[in-house]
Amino acid sequence: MSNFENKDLDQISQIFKALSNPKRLEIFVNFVSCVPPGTVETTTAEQMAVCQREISAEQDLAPSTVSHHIKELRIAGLIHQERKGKEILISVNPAALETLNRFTKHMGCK
Amino acid sequence: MSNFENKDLDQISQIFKALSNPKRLEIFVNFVSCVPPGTVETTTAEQMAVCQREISAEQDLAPSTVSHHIKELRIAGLIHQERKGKEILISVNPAALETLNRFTKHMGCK
DNA sequence: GTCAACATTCGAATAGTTTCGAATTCCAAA
DNA sequence: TTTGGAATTCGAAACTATTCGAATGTTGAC
Repeated sequence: MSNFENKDLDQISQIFKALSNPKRLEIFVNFVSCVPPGTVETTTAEQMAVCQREISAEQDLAPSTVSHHIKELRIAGLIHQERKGKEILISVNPAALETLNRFTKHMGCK
Repeated sequence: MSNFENKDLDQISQIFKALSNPKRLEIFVNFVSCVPPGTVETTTAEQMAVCQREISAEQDLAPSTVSHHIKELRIAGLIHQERKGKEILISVNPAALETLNRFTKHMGCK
């Protein structure tokens, strides 16, 4: 028997689903790597303004596809997205990372 | 830019895909929870003989579906499976857990 | 108010996943 | 060597994901 409730597993599997697509994973990793190490909790969206057209070019995907992937990350609770004028500001959700971390720890990793 | 190579991301996204289905995640978590904490590296398959019919009953899935899910976990490198006579012995692959752990750490979790 | 530049939604094509039951395979015990 | 209990493979149905281009929405600048 596990220490995890079914609802926990559902949430975790949603996070995994969001990161199970290589392109989407890369987009997410690039967001996270904008944040100075160890400062996810204190990093505001302003520090992660993002031009989706750049992602689109880097990843060789249509803009509409990038938009879709970013929406999936948002629905899974991994990022928060807000508009500030022309720019779209993205912040990584520390709670989701914490969930991921708890799971990994529970799997016996140190 | 990320510290991860594309091939790393591909492997990680494969692991995430394997764990992105709630039933499959639960099956995997139950395997892991058979292992005493902190002993994944030294736990042999013999300690995790598994009756797939039991999983089948617990999870309310057809035996063929359980078989399929276990195969997916194997293809993603999360478990190793070997036959010993009548029983199927399952061991969790510590390398895959380590990969997961490295990723989580890289995401800024402590 | 119109325009240009971007993001988003929509609809459709294609590909992949989940699940099942039936047929098959595998193993050990009779 | 046949039989029975177990896992696997196969084929099919229903569903979900990925991707695109076209249409639409949003914003600041002119």
